[in-house]
Amino acid sequence: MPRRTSGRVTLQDIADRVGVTKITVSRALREPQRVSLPLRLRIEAASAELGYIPNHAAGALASGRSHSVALLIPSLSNAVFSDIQRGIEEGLRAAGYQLLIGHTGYSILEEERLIDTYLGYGVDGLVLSGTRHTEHAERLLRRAGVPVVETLELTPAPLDINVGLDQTAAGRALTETFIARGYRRIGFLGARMDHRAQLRMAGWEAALRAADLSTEYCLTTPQPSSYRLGGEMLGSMLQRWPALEAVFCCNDDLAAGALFECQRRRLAVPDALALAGFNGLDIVEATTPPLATVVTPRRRIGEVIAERLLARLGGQPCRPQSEDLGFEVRCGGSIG
Amino acid sequence: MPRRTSGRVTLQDIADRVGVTKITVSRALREPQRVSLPLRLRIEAASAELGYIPNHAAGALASGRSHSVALLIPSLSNAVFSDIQRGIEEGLRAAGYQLLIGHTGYSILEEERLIDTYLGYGVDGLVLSGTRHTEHAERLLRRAGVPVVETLELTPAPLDINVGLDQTAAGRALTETFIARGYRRIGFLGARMDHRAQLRMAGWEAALRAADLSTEYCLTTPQPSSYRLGGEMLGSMLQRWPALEAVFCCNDDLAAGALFECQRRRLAVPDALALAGFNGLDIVEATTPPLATVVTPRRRIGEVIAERLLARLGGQPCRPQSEDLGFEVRCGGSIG
DNA sequence: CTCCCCGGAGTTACCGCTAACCATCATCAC
DNA sequence: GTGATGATGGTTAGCGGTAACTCCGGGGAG
Repeated sequence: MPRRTSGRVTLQDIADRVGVTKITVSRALREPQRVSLPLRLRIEAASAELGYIPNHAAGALASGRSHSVALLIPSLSNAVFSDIQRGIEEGLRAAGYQLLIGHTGYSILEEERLIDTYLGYGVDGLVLSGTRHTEHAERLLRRAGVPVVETLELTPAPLDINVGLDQTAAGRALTETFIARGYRRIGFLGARMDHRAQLRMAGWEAALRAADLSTEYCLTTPQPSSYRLGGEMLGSMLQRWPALEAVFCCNDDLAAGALFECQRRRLAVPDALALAGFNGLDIVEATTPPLATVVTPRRRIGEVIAERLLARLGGQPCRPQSEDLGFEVRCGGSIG
Repeated sequence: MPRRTSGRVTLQDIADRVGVTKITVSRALREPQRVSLPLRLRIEAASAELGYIPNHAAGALASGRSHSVALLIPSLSNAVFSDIQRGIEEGLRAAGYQLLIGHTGYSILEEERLIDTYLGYGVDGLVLSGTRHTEHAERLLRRAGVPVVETLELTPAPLDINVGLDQTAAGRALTETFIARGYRRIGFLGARMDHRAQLRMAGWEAALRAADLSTEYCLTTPQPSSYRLGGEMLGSMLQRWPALEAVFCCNDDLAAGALFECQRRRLAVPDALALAGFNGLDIVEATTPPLATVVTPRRRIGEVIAERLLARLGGQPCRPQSEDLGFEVRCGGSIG
């Protein structure tokens, strides 16, 4: 049965070369101290010489462990996820785990497919963005018997480990800042409108209701957010509600786009219109004026995820639990 | 030997349930038309009921094919790679392949580690960013016997398939545009300075030399680029060379940061200073004035990669080859 | 001098799945 | 009726590793 290009070097090839059995080679490569030094050196030499590539599929199959963890993210271009990824990766690498990434494009169906694929490869853990999944995906995850992390937003009923922040509270806190500064006609501008954006919007709404203010100044779209879209949507809002005083944009990109549009229109920010974004990306400090935003502890979220994951992988059992890492409202110049 | 949580459902479990052998179940799931309809329906029902998760590690081991391809990218937050990723993913998904992603953080050592991991999982193909790899990685790739794509920049000696554009020519073309418009003191501002940035800089230098202009106005740093860094570095350049007329920034982020800095200093762009970036990201059209840039065909690069990869996976052999997809110099208002 | 322990290497069995080949049976042309 | 044919499902033998146990020889304790 001719399998792939037969040139692939196996443990057996090394064993034959050195004159031992393959289990000895396996040990020499994985637990060097279990093999006598001279033998180990000969094995390492032979392995290098032959160009051995360990077959992790076989290893994972035999041992049930793969020393890798998968992270599924909705978007590759969103800096939110890259910060989280860095936090996770740093923590895991120190413990000898490799982080594999999957791109869901904000689709829980695609997420399901990737969960299936990575679980099928035998990853030792899984990190998901968000708390919404397909029914089938949840079933897979429950049966998989590996630690699962849901991140970014919080849920009262986590599948397993949940690390994030209260998006609604954050949206509410930012809106309350607007209110405290005397703004009354406060709009919401949202794109993509994934679950987190919806939660932020709910926070905006709650704050306005609590202060007895109108919630009518709201414009959202399912389109992916971009600078251009932020500018265009702001234009629509101003046309529709010329008396608008402030706009809470559901992320920093939209806010920056809206700010650029104001600059084109020579509309003074914050005097004629106040703006705020969400996340605390690099761009909020770069613009003039700097944008108000909610800074989310993304790096820390990643680090905590790695900690929890490693604890669980190390055998510490624990109940499903949520961990709230908070947020910080930052008042850039864009709200005065 | 108690392996992972024993609850994991296997083909055998389904087979027992239905009263057939596991190979029949395997066939029913992979090649439905090879099994009689009633039996197939019973198998599918049992599979769903038991919550079967196929073990791809075992499948890949037995068949030598995994129906997945790995893409290794240096940065998750750089939109350049997300466009390429989307192009690849779209093409591959139609053919039933899954795209897996690895993050190298611009380190060829980390790249090597990921190549090892993914090859070890038996991916059917590999896409790498750039043409620089460790010696060991190149050896692994040659032995692996799977198609390998190197992308973004071009190389005269590709490992296998090479799809990208001539970064040096692009840097040169942009610089020549500056020259044609009458600028003489043209600087280069670079961060991260990976291989592609170096090639662009070489293009800048070549254009200046050809026009007999000075190449002294050059400031680079190994730090990762960001808006803030673009602003800071522009500040340093202006302090050092107050007579600077134009600056070619090695990517759009830096250019935008530089533009923001000009706005803060009330330095008119392009009248007092011309600016240009590289890549053609969303932000170049959002700023006032829009930024000049080199638009790279990233989406198209991804699509071509998928085509070439699928052709090779379909059995079409071919020699190592480079494919140049070109670029387009776009004159935003930032160079007048 | 035994006995026991321990480091170092080998044996056996199996992880979950699939390729290749084989067995069976109904159908059909001649 | 007979063999060829095709559709369907089973048998066998691994893929490349690793866990758990076994075996062997040497050294220290009693």
